[in-house]
Amino acid sequence: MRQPVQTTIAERLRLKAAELTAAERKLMATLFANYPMAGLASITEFAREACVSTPSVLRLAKKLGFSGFPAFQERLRAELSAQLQNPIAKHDRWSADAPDTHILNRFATAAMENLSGSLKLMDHRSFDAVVALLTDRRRRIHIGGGRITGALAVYLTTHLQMARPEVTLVPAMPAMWPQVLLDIGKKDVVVVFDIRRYDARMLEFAASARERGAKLVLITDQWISPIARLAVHSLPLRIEAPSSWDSNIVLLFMAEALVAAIINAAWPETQARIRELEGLAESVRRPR
Amino acid sequence: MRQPVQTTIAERLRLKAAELTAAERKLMATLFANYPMAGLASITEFAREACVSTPSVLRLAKKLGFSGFPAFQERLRAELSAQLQNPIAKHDRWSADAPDTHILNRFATAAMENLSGSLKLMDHRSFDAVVALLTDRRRRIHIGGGRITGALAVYLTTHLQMARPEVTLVPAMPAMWPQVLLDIGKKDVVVVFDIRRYDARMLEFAASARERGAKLVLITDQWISPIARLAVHSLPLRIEAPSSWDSNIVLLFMAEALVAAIINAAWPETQARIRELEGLAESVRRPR
DNA sequence: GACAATCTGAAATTATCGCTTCAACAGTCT
DNA sequence: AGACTGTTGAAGCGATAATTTCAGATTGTC
Repeated sequence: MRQPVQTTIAERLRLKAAELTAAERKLMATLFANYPMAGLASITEFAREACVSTPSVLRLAKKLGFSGFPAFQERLRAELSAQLQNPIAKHDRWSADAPDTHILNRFATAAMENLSGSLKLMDHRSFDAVVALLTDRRRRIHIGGGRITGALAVYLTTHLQMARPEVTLVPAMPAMWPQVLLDIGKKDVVVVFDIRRYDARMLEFAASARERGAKLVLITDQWISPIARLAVHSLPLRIEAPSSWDSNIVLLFMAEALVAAIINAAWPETQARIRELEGLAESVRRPR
Repeated sequence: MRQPVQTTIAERLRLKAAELTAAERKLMATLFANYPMAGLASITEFAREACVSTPSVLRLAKKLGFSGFPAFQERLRAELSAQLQNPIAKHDRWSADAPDTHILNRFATAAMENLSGSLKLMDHRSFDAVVALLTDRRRRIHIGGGRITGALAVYLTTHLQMARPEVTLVPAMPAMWPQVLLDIGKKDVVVVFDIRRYDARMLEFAASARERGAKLVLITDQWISPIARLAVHSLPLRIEAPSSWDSNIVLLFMAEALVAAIINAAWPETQARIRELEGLAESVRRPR
């Protein structure tokens, strides 16, 4: 591991301020006026900005202990990067006393990284647009997934059915798709899960649905399924895991976040529906 | 002063995301992973970081409307500069520019807390014991879940079936349980998902399985299902969410971690099995 | 005012970057 | 099968950036 404490360029400059020449102080002032951006342009621009020559910049960099201007600049970038990088969950010891190499901890780290990476990758307006689409009660919704993602499709369907009517699961068997497609039209929204290795048959299904006028929403991985070309909205997520398979945790996260947002978006109706559902559950259970 | 409203590079990228090529998407992901610092190095470094060639970087820059890489980079610097000058440093933790109150960010925070809370709560030796139990090939495994957790049971079953033989899903319908119980004996392990509100019928099923000599493994929430009294191992997890329902993300995490650990524990056999599976998948797919 | 010490930038040199070309490749459509 | 369209990176060629050199400018000292 690298030395944890390393002085920033700003600190070093202030420390050496006394022994700087006139041209170097000009550079310092310019840099501080717009720290550290001023130093991230080319050496030529930085020199011109401070009204000095390029060799003066170079001498300053060397005075600060760098091998050359690129080294100086790289340090500036590293500083800024560290500053911008959110100290996301400084994984303060996951599992109580298991070693860091325990699979639980390795998986937890991967899950965290996938989650934060996905959120950076994603456009929250796409998310909002998808929520609006799925909240619209004039639309019917069909949800489908592949071999692995099928369980997620089931999960999303189950939850969405609690929130609103007209939600159906696209059966896992391609043999049944023609009948499903028969009832898909302009008013329908088809939500598809597709992660690598992308399912060729799912692509065909998506194309057919699209042809019949349905709107496609795609939930996929960071490498993006080819279905994206047909979809009105794509939500790419990171799914890397320290195992032979990818991790679908973030897909589930997305499913749950969608459901929560949809429920929020139409609370009064949803609340009424949930009440009714509870009542029905009771009356089914009671008489056994 | 320049036009105040100008699309950022991040926005432009998201807008064009659908029409990007694979190499370009790699670049996009790399840039977003460390935005915008990743793009401020030289074109060569940026390309290497994303594992693509320099011409691909150039093509992306041109696709976004820039005359070349330096122009692209200058815009990045300008954006960053503007952002840094802004006193309200937008260090938005999660989604690039969504507010903290956006459901995505609230959900992400909850998921992170659930995950780290679960790991602190859990005894990793229980986890290891469960892994050992499920790795033992002399045992048959049955996996069951309730109305909500059923999808997770399906997921775990699907994955575990790839790792080892003799894994079956307990059907969701209680009517079918007698037949399932008939074949459960001392050699069997029954894995049950049960979160609040705990399923009374699932408890009965678990009790019957226990009576017949099966070992019970319970995956439950922090308030712990009554089935825990019957189980040899219980894995309690945190499932709170900022919504009307609980979040099952951590349950999925546990399922994936279990599968990964089981695969690790018996790698040679598992590898052979996976190879065989791949072969079969091929031969089923080919003749369509 | 001469001298030494230091500083500075123009110009030359070198290294690296950014860009173009082109052949290989993959996927698609006849 | 084979032509076609679109994507990709290796190779090479300017262009620009980074560095070095050195002569002139500046400053301080005697």
